[in-house]
Amino acid sequence: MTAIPGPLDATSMRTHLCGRVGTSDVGDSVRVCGWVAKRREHGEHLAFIDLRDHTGIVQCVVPGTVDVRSEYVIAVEGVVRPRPEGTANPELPTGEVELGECTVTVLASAEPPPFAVEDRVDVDETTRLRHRYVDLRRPRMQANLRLRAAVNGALRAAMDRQGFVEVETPLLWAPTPEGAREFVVPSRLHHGSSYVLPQSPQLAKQLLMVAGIDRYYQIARCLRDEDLRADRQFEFSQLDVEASFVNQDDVLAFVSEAVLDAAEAATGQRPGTIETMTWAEAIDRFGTDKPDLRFGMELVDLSPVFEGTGVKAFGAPCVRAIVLRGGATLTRSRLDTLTDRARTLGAKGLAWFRVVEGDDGTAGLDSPLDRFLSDGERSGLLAATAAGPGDLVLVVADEYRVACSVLGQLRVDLAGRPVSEGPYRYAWVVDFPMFDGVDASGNPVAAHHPFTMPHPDDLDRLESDPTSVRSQAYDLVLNGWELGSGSVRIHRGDIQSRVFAVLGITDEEAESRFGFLLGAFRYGAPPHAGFAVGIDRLTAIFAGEDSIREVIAFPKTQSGSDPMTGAPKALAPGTLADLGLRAVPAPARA
RNA sequence: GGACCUGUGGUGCAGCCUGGAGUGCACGCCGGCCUGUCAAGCCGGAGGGCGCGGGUUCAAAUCCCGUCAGGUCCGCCA
Repeated sequence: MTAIPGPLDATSMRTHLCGRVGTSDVGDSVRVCGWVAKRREHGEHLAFIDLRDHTGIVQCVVPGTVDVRSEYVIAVEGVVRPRPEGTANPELPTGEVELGECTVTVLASAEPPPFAVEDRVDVDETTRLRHRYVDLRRPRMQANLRLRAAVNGALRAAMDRQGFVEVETPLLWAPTPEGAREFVVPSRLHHGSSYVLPQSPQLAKQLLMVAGIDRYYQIARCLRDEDLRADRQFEFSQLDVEASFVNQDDVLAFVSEAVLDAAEAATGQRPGTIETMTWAEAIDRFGTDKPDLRFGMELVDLSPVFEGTGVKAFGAPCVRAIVLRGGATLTRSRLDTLTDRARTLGAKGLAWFRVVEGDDGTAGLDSPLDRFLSDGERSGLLAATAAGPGDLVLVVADEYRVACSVLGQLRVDLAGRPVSEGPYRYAWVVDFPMFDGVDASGNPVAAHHPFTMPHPDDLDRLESDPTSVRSQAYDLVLNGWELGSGSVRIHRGDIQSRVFAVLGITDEEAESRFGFLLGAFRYGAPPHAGFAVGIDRLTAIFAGEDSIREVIAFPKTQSGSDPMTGAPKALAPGTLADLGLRAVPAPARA
């Protein structure tokens, strides 16, 4: 982390920061301010106070008694001196010195905190959030917030250096139904009408391209009213990027530069390169579009082995497997749990084979399905998976996408490590499909968003075989987390019309939903492309955290509430009336 | 909408499976002692009725049902 230069440490109330008092200050009279981290009294002649600020802790020695308690805010004046022989504390960065002959001024008293302001106490998250201002005093949280600031700073510097212009876009936007559920802001001046908070500045930044900004970026708040997870909050921040007269490679280069800079700023080490793989390859090898490249255990295709098989369970278009080294020791109940998990994920079932050493020294299979296998299938399975005695082979037979995704998830369940654990393995995943399945009316669903440019090689199949069409959309992945996504946008009306037609969006619909964008495009739209990087996720990984809540100052709980403020809360009747709203009682629960 | 885990003094946990007086541990808190500690030490003390509501039972923190809150996940997140 970037240290604040020394002279800035001083204010009119202090000369030094606690964690920066060192041997070079010996002999100086100093004044420090902070919170009482610890008090150790040794009778009427000697007391120690550990004083804490955001830089660390310094020991203050008082020749007498002190009238302070934990978390009192105090100012201490004293003389920096080396600690007496044998009393240095190697655990503390300031442990070589102490402030001697201290006088203490209480700036604010404090009740005992609801929990200790130390990293090593593990406190219930509700309690932490209710008293977040205390939680944030802890060194780990201080470091996380400062790391986030450093990441933001590095991203901004990289974008500035590359000629990008920071432009702020509105938080009060127009509803454009599609995609994530939007937060609604009722209008006071137009009863019955509402703004929405943007799920991203997507359309605004495209308009900025039409406006000739050329290269735009913003550290943008995005808001989505969808269920929360460890890596998802209602509101989150993106490095939002858009550039004109560029292709996909240009965008990947811009964003790589920024992300690698941020990594260097956060970790002190600049990653080598970011590898690129196609979406099809990611699915095929790892069963997911956000592959965790820190470990192998890639998917194995057993379809050739079981082509025309008599094993009923394997009578599916695709038979795939993963191998868990040493997994033969998994108990039957553990395997049952895995089977349940596979079903939860959409598989019809899960077949397992323990690889055992037979009497004759050759590898055999231990499985309820083993007796249904032919000799050829048995040896084919072993050969294809390269599994040996002690290993466990898990097989899913289903449609291609289902088999891959289920095994891809099991792979992470079984062998995955916390996302924040090194090494950091970045990947660009490119050539996403243009469409992902079909909706209730049978129309293809846009995989990214409806302004994504189809892959030029596939454009002629847009109408005839839409599901085979690739798009110029791409994701950035780090250790199995999606860090962000982007695409080359459609800037030509004719192609946009064709895509809308395939999506089943009529001209009238398109006009009512995105009319302002399509209208803008009629006035001269440059070819443009962009990206957005999730800053919460990026920072969490650098911070060694597995939940983005740990790098957000005031996050919401999984049910979307804030234990500190009590949000969300009922509005006062007068507020509702101003907005032309009437609250409907919550439906009675059974 | 669904699955699973958790809920016991201020904090963290054990007790629950196999009901028998809230019983215990660590930290913190309050008071006293203590001139070199630093997760200070020693002595003493206060503080909870086991998330909430039902039920079973002679008896419930413990068993059953429901509910609320937190977490992880599925759905959802163009």
